[in-house]
Amino acid sequence: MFARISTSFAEFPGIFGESDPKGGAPIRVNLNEFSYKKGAEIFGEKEPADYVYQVATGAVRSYKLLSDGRRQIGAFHLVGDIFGLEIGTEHRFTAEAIIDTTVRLLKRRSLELVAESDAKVARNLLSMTTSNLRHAEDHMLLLGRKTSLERVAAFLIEMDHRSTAAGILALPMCRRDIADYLGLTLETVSRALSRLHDLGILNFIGNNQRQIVLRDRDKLASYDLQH
Amino acid sequence: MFARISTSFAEFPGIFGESDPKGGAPIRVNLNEFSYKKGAEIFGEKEPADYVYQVATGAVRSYKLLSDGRRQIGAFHLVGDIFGLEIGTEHRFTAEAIIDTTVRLLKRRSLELVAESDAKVARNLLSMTTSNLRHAEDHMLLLGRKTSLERVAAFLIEMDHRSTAAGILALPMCRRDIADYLGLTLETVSRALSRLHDLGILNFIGNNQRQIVLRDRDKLASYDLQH
DNA sequence: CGAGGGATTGACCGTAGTCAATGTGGGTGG
DNA sequence: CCACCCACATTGACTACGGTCAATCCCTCG
Repeated sequence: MFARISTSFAEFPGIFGESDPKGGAPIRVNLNEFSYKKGAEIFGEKEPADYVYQVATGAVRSYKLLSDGRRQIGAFHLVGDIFGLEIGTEHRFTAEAIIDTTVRLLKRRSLELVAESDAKVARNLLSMTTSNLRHAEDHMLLLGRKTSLERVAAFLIEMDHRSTAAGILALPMCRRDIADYLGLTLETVSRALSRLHDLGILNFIGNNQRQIVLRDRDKLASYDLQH
Repeated sequence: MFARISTSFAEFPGIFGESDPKGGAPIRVNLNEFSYKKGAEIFGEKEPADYVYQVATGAVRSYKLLSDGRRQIGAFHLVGDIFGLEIGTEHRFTAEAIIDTTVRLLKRRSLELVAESDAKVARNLLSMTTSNLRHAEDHMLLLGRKTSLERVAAFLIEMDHRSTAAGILALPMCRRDIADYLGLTLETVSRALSRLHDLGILNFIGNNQRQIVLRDRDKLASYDLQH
């Protein structure tokens, strides 16, 4: 299911912070890279959380399933994002590669060891957990109280903020993934996107339904009520 | 809006952990108690987060509002629960007393100071944030993918687990609060409770619709699909 | 005893879900 | 190289779950 790419000692940006400008040696730990084919599972819910992951290339979805197959995607992880960070012993989500993906991985144990002596690393762990919490809290509001159009608008705005090419979105995920992230069906997502297109708010690039140009962000934002 | 009750030096259980069995002096910090009348706001979203709170008596709801008044309650805080703990500088929820409530409060600044030198306190902060995150993640699944009956069943089970008197629930919150927690309307909550009553799963104690006896937890649990 | 908040229940409505048909592009194998 | 297949997306028709609106009941409190 995965291929081992390389083993190296390298930085794992985001946890250890920026390299020390005062000349201290940057922290280096044993880092592996692994590649996963589109659709491959990176780890499963309830599995022991021995590693922390960072997306090097590709994209990842984290989700929970109900016993009858209903799925809720809790987050998408794009290049640079760290995921699979658990404080308890087991993963609370299943993580899958949305497209062919390479991740860097780091033994949780070594991270904990560093955190014990380095208050800065410990604070970074807390701040990453907090930002996950903030995202989940905002997403509860979306899932509990927003209409389908508002959800899709909020999704596009979120993706726009996270994308490097401003105004142009190259979505790695299919409509079903978006739907399971927004608590909708894929048909409803499709209809909302068509509606936003008809309203002149977005265009599709060529015939690729996953490449989107945001033509009117202000109008788009007006469908994403802020709290 | 609130009345000052007392000022004292006392423990704030849950952050500093159990008192040290090895005879070390228990950590003591300046602690105030405040009381809030039913419905009173304890702090508002976007306000600076200068304090951390613990429910001494009563119950609290934390919520976000959309600009048109739609409300999503993110959590209920019962006796002993800590809330209002932010890592950033401002609150991400509004907190209100559901019934007459007394809270203990602690200056965030002093907590941070203790956390800097005491790794145990720092770890407790992380573990509390993590348990908030876990709750939010589970709630996303509920809000995104569960039916109204499943949501109400899950709510009752959650309250049952948190209540001391097993099998008997004395809910402090009204139907609207429950609805805004579950992403439903109060009518839908009421209908679901009536349905569960008709199914022989619960009874109301006397004429008080907020006191509930769980008669058949297994059947109740069967409506709350686990993931 | 009256007012008012909270809960239940019924009738109806509307948003999003379901089911199904059709379109389209990319990848594969003959 | 091209034909076929399959995954993905769109769109339409219909359904249904939960929302809306309204009437009624009941308890608490002043």
